[in-house]
Amino acid sequence: MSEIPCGFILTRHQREIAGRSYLEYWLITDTGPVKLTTSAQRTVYFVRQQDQILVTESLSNGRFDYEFKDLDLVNFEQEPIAAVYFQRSSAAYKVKGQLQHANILCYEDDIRLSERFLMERFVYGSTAFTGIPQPTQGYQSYHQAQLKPADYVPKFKVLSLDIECSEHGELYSIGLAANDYQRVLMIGTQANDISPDWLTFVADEKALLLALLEAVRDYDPDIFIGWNVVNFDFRLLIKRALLHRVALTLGRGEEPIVWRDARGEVNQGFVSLPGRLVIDGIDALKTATYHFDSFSLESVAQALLGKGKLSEDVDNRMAAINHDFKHNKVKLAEYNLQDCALVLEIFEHTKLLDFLTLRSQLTGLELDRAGGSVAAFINLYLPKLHRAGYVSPNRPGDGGLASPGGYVMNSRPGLYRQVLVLDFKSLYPSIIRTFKIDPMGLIEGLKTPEDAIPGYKGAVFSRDKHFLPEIITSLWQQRDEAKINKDAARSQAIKILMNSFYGVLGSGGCPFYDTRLASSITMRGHDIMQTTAKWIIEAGYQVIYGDTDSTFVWLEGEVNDQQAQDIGKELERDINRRWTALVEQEYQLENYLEIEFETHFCQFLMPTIRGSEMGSKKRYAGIKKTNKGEQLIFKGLETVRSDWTPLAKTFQHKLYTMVFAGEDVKTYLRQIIADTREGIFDEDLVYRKRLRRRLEQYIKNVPPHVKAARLADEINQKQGKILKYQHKGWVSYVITLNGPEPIEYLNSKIDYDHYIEKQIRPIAEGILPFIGLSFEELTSSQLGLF
DNA sequence: ATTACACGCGATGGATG
DNA sequence: ATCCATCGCGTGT
Repeated sequence: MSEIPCGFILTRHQREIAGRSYLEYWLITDTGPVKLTTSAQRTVYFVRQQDQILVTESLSNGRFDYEFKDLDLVNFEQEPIAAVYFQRSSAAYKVKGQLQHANILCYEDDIRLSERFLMERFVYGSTAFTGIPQPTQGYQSYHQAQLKPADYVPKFKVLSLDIECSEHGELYSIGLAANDYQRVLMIGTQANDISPDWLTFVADEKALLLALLEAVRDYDPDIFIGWNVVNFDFRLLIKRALLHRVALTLGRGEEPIVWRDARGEVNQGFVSLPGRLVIDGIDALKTATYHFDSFSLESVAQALLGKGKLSEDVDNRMAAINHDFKHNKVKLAEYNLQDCALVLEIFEHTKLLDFLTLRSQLTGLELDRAGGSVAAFINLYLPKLHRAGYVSPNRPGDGGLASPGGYVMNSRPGLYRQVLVLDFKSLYPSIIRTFKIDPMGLIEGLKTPEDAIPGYKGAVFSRDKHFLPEIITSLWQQRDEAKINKDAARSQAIKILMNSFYGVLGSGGCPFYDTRLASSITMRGHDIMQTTAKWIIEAGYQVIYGDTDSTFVWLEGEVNDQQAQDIGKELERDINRRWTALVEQEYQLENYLEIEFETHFCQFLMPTIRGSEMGSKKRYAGIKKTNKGEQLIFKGLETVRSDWTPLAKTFQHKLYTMVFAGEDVKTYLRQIIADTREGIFDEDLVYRKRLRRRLEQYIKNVPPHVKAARLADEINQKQGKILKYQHKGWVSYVITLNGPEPIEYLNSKIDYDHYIEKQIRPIAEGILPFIGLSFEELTSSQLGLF
C-alpha cells in the first residue's frame, strides 16, 4: 500500500459549474504542483428553528433551490438552530441580503465555503489527499478530492519580480530573480554586443507582457515576491495587459490573474491567481511584527542587510531611470535586477517564508494573508464549537461595550541605582489558561454558576467545558519545543498567535467579542499586578512602577550587583510559589501564571511628567546589566521617537550617558547650545513625520508637518511637478524664522531659538533636576554672550 | 481583507480676562 | 496675553 500524498495549500478557489459549487485547491507537493477539485459542496447558513416560517416566506419569491433542516445545535442563547443549505453559492449570497433585509438572525453567513471546508476537517496549511487522477499537462489534477490533516514541510520555488516604468506607467522592463535564475525583459534593441546573457530585448510593451508569460510558464514559480509588488507591480501589469488586450495568464493551468479592489480604498487591492501566491515583502514584515521608520526597500535593506542605496530622492531616481532607458539599457537592467535580488535577500535573511508557512499551519490562514487575527481565531475555534453543539454568535453591530486595558501604575520619579524588573511571561495567555477564559466556557459557566470560576463584570467560567485554555496550552508546549530547537520563526509565529487571542476577544470585529471575556482577562491582570506589588512591598522592597505585566523594584541602600541578582531570583521564586498556592487555595485551579526576573538596571531614571512633580508612565531610561556587559536602554523617551530630530536624540543619549556615569555635564550642555547656534548641527535639525491622512483632511488643526507639506506641494504645483504629499506619506521639514519649511524647498534661515527651546531644553529639563541642576541657571549666564 | 487599551507631548486655536 | 481642551502622532505593553 502506497503512502497517501501530502502537500501544502497554496491557493483556494470556488467555482460554480452547472449550478453546483466546487472547491479548487492548488497544492505544492514533493512531486510538483497539484490541483485538487472537491465534489460539489453546499453553502450553509444557520438560522433559529423558530424562524423557519419567516425564512420560508422571505425566500418564497426567489425560486431559490435550498434545503431547510433542523439540527442538533443551539446558539449562545440556547435557542435551537437549523441549517439552510444552498447548491449555488451565488444564490446563497443573494439570500444573505434578503434575510438581513427581513431582519432574520443568520449565523456564520460570512464564512467562505473554501475556508469552512478546510476548518471543519481541521486542515491547516498542509494536507494529505486522495482523489481520482485526471490527465493534465505540467501539473497533477484530482477530482472528488478528499482532504485530511497532515504535517508537511513545503519547499517553494520563489521568484522575485520588479518592474521599471515611466512616471506615466509605461513599462520599460521586468526583472525576475530567484536563487537559481535571473532574467530582465526589456523593451528596445540591443545597443551593442556586450549585453549580459540574462537580458532579453523585446519590441514593445505587448511583447514584454507576452515574454513575461513565457518566462513564468518556464520557471513555474509557486510564489512571487516583491516590494509593494501587489499594489504597484501587479496592478500596473494588469492595467497594461488590459490596454494591449493581452490575457494575463500568470496562474497555473493557464489561469488568468484577477484583481479585486479593497473595500473603500482606491489604490489598494488584492490579486489572485490559481496555483501561485503573490507575497509583498512590506506586508509580510509587518505581519511578522518587524518595525522600521521607513519601509522603503532602501531603508529596510540598509537596516537588515547593512547595504542598499541610501538615496531616496524620488525625482532624481525617476530621471535616472528615464535616462538609462534611453541611453544605457544595460545599466537599467542591472538596477532592475539588483532590486529583485535585494528582496530575495531580505526574505532569506528574515526567514519570512518559514514564518508565514508556520503561521499558515497554525491558523489555516493563506500564506499571503496580511492581518487576519479574527479569521485565525475562527478557524481554530469554530470547528470545536460545532462539535460541542453550538453555532457561532454574531459580532456586535455597534462595536460592543468597551473593556479596560492593562494596569499602569503611578510611578515614583527619581534617579536610582539597582532597579529590578520582573515580568509575567505571556500574562494574558497565562490568565486565559489559568482562569479558563473562553467564549463557550462563559455560556456554560452561566448555566451552572455555583461551581464555576469567577471572572469580572458578571462573568463566570465553566471548569471543564472550554477550548481556548487547551489551544493555548498546546501552543505553549510547541513554543517551548521551538525554543529548545532554536527555531526562531516558529517561536515567533506561536507567540504572535497566542497574544492575538486577547486582542480578538476584545475587538468588536470578532463574533466572539464580549466585554465580560476581555474584562475577565485585563481586570484579572490588574488584580495580579496589585497583589504582586503588595507582596514585594511586604518583602521589604520598593515598587516604583509597573505596566500591564511588569513590576519595577528599587533596592534601596547599599546593594551590589551580585546581591541585586540574588534578590531578583529570590523574588521570582517566592512570587511564583505564592501564586501557585493562592490559585490552588482560592480557586482550586492549577496556576500557569509565571513571573520572571528579566532585567537588572544598575542605573535607572524615572522622569516626571513635563512641568509637574508627578511620575511619568511609559517613559524611562536605564543601564541594563547583563553577563555580556552594560547597555543603555530608553523607553518612550525622545531618543526612541521618530518625530524628534537627530540633534535631540544624540543630545539625550550623550547627556544620559554622562549623568549615569556621574560626570559633570555643565560644559557639555553649554557647548552643545553654542554649537547649535553656530550652525554645526544644521544637518541634524530635520524633523520627519508621517502624514497619516490625506493632505486636505487636516481641517481642525494644521500642525507644522502639514504646513511644510502644503508649502512643498504648492511649489510643486507652480513648477509643474508631481504633487508628493496629497495621499499620506512622510514629510521632512525644518523650523525656520518663517515657520516650518520642507527640506526640498528650504529658503529661510533656521530658527535656532526654536531648536534650543524645543529640542534641547525639554530633554535637559527631564534629567537635570535629579542631579540638582537647572537648565535655566546653567544657560542664563550664557545669554549675555549672544 | 475588522487584534486591544493607556499614555505623553507639542502644537493649535478658540475661550477667557 | 494667558489658559485650556483638543488634535495628531508615536509609543509601551
